[in-house]
Amino acid sequence: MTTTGDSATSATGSEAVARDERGRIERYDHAAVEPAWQAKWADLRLYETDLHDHSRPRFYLLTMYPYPSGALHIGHWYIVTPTDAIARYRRMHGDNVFLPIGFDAFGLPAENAAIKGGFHPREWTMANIEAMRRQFRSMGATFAWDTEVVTCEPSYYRWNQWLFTQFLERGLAYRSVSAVDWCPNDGTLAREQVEGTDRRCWRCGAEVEKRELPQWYLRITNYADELLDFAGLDWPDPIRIMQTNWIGRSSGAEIVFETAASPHHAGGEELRVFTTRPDTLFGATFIVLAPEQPLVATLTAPDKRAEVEAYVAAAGTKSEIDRLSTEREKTGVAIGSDAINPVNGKLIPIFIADYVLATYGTGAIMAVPAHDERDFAFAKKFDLPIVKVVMPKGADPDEELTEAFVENAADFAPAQPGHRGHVRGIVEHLGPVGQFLEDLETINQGRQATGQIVMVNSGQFDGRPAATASEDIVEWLAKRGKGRQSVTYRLRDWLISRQRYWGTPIPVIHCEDCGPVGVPADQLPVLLPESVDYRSSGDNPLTRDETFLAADCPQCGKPGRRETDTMDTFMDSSWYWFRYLSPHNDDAAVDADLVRAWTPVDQYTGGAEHAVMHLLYSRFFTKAMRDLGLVHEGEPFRRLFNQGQILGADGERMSKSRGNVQDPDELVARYGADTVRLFLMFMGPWDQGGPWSPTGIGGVNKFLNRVWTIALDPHGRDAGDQTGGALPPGEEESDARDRMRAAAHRTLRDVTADYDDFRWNTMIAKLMELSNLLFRYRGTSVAGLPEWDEAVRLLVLMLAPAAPHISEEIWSRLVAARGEAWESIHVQRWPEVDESAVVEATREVPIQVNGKLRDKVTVPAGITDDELEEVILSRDKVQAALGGREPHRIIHAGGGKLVNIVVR
RNA sequence: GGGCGAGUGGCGAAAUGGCAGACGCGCCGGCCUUAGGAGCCGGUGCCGCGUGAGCGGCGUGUCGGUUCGAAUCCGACCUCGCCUACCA
Repeated sequence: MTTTGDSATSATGSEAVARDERGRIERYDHAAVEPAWQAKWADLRLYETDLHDHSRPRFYLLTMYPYPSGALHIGHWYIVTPTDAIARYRRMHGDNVFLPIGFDAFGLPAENAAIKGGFHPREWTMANIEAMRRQFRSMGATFAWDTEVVTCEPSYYRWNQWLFTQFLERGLAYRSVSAVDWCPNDGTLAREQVEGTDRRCWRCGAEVEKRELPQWYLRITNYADELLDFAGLDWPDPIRIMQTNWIGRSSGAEIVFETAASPHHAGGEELRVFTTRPDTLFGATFIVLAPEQPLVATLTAPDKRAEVEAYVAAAGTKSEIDRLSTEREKTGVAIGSDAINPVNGKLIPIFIADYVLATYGTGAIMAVPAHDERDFAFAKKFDLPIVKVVMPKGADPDEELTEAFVENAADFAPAQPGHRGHVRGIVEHLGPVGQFLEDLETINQGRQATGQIVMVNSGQFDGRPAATASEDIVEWLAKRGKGRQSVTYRLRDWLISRQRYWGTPIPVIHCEDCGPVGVPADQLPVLLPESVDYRSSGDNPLTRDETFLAADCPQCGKPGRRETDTMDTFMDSSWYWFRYLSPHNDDAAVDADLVRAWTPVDQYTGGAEHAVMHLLYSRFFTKAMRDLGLVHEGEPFRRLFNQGQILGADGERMSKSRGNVQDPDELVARYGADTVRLFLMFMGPWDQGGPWSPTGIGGVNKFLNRVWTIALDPHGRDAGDQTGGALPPGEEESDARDRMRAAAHRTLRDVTADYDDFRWNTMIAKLMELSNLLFRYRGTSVAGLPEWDEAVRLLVLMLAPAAPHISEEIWSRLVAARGEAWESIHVQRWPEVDESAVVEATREVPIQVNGKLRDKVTVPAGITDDELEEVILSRDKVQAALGGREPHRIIHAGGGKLVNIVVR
């Protein structure tokens, strides 16, 4: 940048600041300065990134792109402002920073607004985007606007469609029939549109039912194991734990029961169950099938049919959440058939019950009431036998249980390779020693448990330690073809079908002969028709659009019918950071070279509410795209930070209906963007969030004005200043100069560390401290000396990433006053700490007696421990505290930070 | 029911094994002003003692433990928040 610039408000001459007739300096005028610099930065194209410049280290900084709801609220600022500070800070370190932005522009709110307001969702969305762009600019955020992505544009969703067809070809996308929520008036509903425990439609209040509909899925479960591996990722533990729990890997066994012959049924059919407790197989006293299990129809006895069908129908109207509610009493129906326990040949009755889910495992369980709480409750209710099969050594095998004995010896067994036994949470952070101790404890517990819990009532296995029983039984079953080790996941395939208009059309044509066929790449995009007929109802207008529906089969050419489902908008957000690198590329979804050069993303910032949705889908997509050869690595985001959430003043989530939304424009108009930015960073730790309160915003505003005054009017004095322009009592000029320099460099050292760790609140506190010190020296003989100028320079540079406008304005005025050529503060190098400046000649040592603070003493920095003890013991207060007792020990703690005298 | 996180002045917070309350708000006093919802200077955890400089005690949700020393580490409990919810 060689532009000879001057300040945005054009100061003249060598004076850095204008004065009024009373000699008071002009105040910082944010309303004029901020927009002027924003315009200048844009003119200079300061924040467009040359993605092909590999001469500097790259820094891909990504923040979750917003949904264009209409206006930024303070929560958007809370995430974007510090993210922008990171970008500016990294640039000052010489990194080639890429900070793109875009809009997550498809989705239901636009459609609802359109139905209500009678306009097109595109109109609403684009108007909102325009408003939000303006707001983003008002905060001075350094987004690379030239790579903006808007997901409702065909240039973007075309590649959603292309990726879908690639997945389809490789079997990663498939169509299957499943139950969805259905309103008789409004059609398909999203899960969140079903309200209350009585399950009513949010719009018309009708009772919602379940409908079986063909839906499109992505096989995220193919990647379940890989998604459990977080190696190399610097992500917050809670997110990793949530994803791990969501995936829910359970290892156990699949066991094959056989159905028994009965008057209505020949028997001999396989009935597979999944269990994590094969060791309790002898205790299985009944079988429970999910109501939807396919075998139910064939196994039900004629005299049970009516009852069973009624139960199945009732289960269908309940949501999964209702069904799984632990509060509910167990219900179920015996279907009039038996199964044969493979291990002992015993006949056990088969039930259906809604506490068994069709979608997990095999949709069937062997019920072991003695060792499972749910089965126990069911057995009690239906008066079924309860047989104890594992128990502590020496207990009575026939004693009646009052509750299920669920202690599992295997849980305490030594950790197997790849399996972590009974270890809570994540223990890596304990380090090698902590890990070792933890393991040791696990092993000891395991040894104890191994000998103490044994099998009973289990035929040939009686007396064996329960810890190894599972393995023994599975081996026994496997030899007879009656079972095998098996792993099951809680994670299910990702249902991406939405029966909605405002989304990416799923690029498929249904052909009578060929079935569903993906639309070939050269026929993409499948455009959303622009004019649609809502007929004032909420269902999908695509189903009534004959021009859209008519399409020939790409394989055989016969007339077919276009798929009308659109994609879940989480598809859009599952790869958008790749598209930022080449948003205008019409030939490919991603640019392989740029992807290789710029991904994985170095730092991602955004809310934790996406833990098991967006953040998991994105990891899946990246792996799937890797396997398609589109990208080179399987993880999207190397480092993740979750900021906290800003709530309304009432402590509730901000929403228009609650009327607790804070509009940032108002604050910006009053205080300026820098004050708002700084205030949001100063409120508290970034990952904490909290209820919104503007109390205290005046404090950071005052701070900025004081920095302005220090920098531009060092010799001025305020009316009311009672120090008379003199140095603090007892302080020489040379002391003051050393003190300023030490403070500036100590602040630089600490502030740099705070920036690196995103500790904005303490970072700003330290800048305030430095400015308070300088303000004290303002108008004294040391103001304007080289140490002063250096301290001011460091202060403004340190402030620049957080408060970019005022820093730039001060910087430009200082440069102009010195008659130097202007270059933006935001392209300056981050200053280096001079450690020698930080070293002080004396230090203050707190003195404790038995841990209680009794005195403090100032000593030369180089004093030895022995000399220090002599000084300390000669102090009156110390002697008084000792009360004649002899010191037992003297501890010099924390590298001389503190001394503790121990007496008895 | 389970998982995760958090409890510190009137308030937002700092300190993550070593001086509790940095920094800011608010409040109190003073200065400057025609004026002040501006600006500047000083004070401000609680209780007690002292005219005073000051002195003493108490204090980080509760109870216990480890340690020379604990807001910080460990155990139990209480409260709040978020996530999850019969996953066999």
